[in-house]
Amino acid sequence: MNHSELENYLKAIGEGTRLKILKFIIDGPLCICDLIETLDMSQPAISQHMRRLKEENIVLDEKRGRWTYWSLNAKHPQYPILLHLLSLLPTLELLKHPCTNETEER
Amino acid sequence: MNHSELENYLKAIGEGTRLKILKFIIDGPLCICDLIETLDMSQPAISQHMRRLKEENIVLDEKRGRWTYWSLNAKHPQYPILLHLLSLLPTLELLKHPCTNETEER
DNA sequence: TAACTATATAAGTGGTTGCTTATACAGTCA
DNA sequence: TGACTGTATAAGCAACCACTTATATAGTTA
Repeated sequence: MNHSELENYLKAIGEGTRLKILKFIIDGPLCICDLIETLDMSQPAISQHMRRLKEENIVLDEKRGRWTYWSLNAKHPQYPILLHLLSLLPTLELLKHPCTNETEER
Repeated sequence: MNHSELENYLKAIGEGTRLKILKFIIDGPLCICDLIETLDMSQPAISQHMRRLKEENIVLDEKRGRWTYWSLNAKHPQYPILLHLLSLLPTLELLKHPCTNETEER
């Protein structure tokens, strides 16, 4: 890993909203609509954060029906470090949300 | 450590030039004039990077004569992680420099 | 099919960042 | 003292970033 690659990685995870997203999806895949209320942010904003994280292969996306489920990529070389960094953060509460998938099997 | 503190920390270390600086000072304290030629960058630019790193307590500065020697702060809570991240980077060669402290005892 | 839901993308914008040059300040040494 | 060296700070600027709103796309369901 060269300087520029590490820089890009650290910039991807080193942003407040993205740290929160990563902290949330430790506990299992989430779709964007699960996060809108909690993050108090527009849907496109969250989508753009997901794209940034995906560019770095930090997260995986799985399309199922109208939803895209986002999860941590456990095969990323820096996944153990990421887990450790996220463990430094306090737990955040995920607000209940009005997504239509609420009762769905995950 | 909360989200905003981790964000600030990652932003401090997640920048190309600062990563290079940190990689260099692993091997011992350096002053700014030691880095100008190697980084091919103005003295104020390097000074500003040092200030940013100092704000996060990632580095220590020790004034001696006209020089300020910068070193890693081994007491920083994330020092072990930092060392590990820097270990991922290839070694860089520090160019010879015209500083007047060349023959000085460090 | 048409309305609805979830997501992605595009375009625009204000704030931040990393550099530059200019300048001030402090220590060294003839 | 005065010239010199090393550093820090200030101001300005171009590029980048994280948001917004508007819109396009795709799947679901009545």
